[in-house]
Amino acid sequence: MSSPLIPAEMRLENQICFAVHSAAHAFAQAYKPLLEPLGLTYPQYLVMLLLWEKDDRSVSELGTPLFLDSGTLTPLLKRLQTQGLIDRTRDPKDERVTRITLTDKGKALAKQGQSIPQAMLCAMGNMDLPHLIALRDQVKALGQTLRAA
Amino acid sequence: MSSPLIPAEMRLENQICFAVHSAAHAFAQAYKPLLEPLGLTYPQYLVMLLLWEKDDRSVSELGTPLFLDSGTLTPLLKRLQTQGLIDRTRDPKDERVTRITLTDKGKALAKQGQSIPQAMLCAMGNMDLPHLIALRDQVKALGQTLRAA
DNA sequence: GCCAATTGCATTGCGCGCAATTTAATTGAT
DNA sequence: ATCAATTAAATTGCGCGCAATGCAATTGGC
Repeated sequence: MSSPLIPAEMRLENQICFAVHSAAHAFAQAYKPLLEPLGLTYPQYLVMLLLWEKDDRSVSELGTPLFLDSGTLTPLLKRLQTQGLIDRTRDPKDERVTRITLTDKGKALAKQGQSIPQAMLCAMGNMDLPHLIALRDQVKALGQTLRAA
Repeated sequence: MSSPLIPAEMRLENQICFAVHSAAHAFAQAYKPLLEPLGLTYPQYLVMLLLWEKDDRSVSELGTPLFLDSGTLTPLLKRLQTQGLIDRTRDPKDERVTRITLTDKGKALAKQGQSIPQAMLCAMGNMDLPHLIALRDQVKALGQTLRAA
């Protein structure tokens, strides 16, 4: 008989962390073709979603909800600026703060992105909406539990 | 009244993709202090888990279950080799194949890692096991659905 | 046997992601 | 007012992650 090096809880397939990890990977792959016409990567899309919700934010006001710091955001935002989607200006009230605002082009991109949530729902077509919402809330709770620990 | 640029389905907080994305982030952060004594990053840990399950695999046999390609794995495996945890040797039967085998040190590390699954369960302490297993299977199904689309 | 197509891995280039450090602006205590 | 502590971003260095390319070994058709 086989003599496994590790117990069943250590098998990759049994671990909830890997289920979540690979589902996140699957989402990123699924978004790729949808975001390509917008010229956005998935992390850039998350930033744009925040800005479409509420314009004129500081770098840390973007980073906190996304769990990202300036080391990640600064170069990402510079690339969005290069694409003409945002402006980066120092806050005159506090010169330490960089304020991120949407350009007209950045605002216009929201319309192009409006079909994306529907397309993603379609990619999950065989799962009904109430079930997905319940799943989303359980996954959110799991994330919050982990961060609290 | 406010005139939002985007509908509710586009709000970050409402999206299941972001719930999964940030839960995966929370897992990676939670693993970090547990893996630090082993000298492993989280992606390196996933590779070691596979090798502890079954030794002597090709690069692609590691990449397929992890959804990673040689562009990611080759440098990661070289770092594991530098740490003395694995050997990388050409398969004499087919010189194109690089076979990955555990060193004694790599095998010994499995014992050190045995307490990690228990510690992660502890970090999710207020969620009972049957619920977590059900959640894991739903998240796995979601990932599979996305990849099939 | 010979050559084209395929396969498996390595390499390159670029974009995240994060810890650690640096720089500049602001605040607060004296 | 002055100066130490704090704060916000930017920078640096390193490790993923992936597309695209390169290259050597193998396979399959002839």
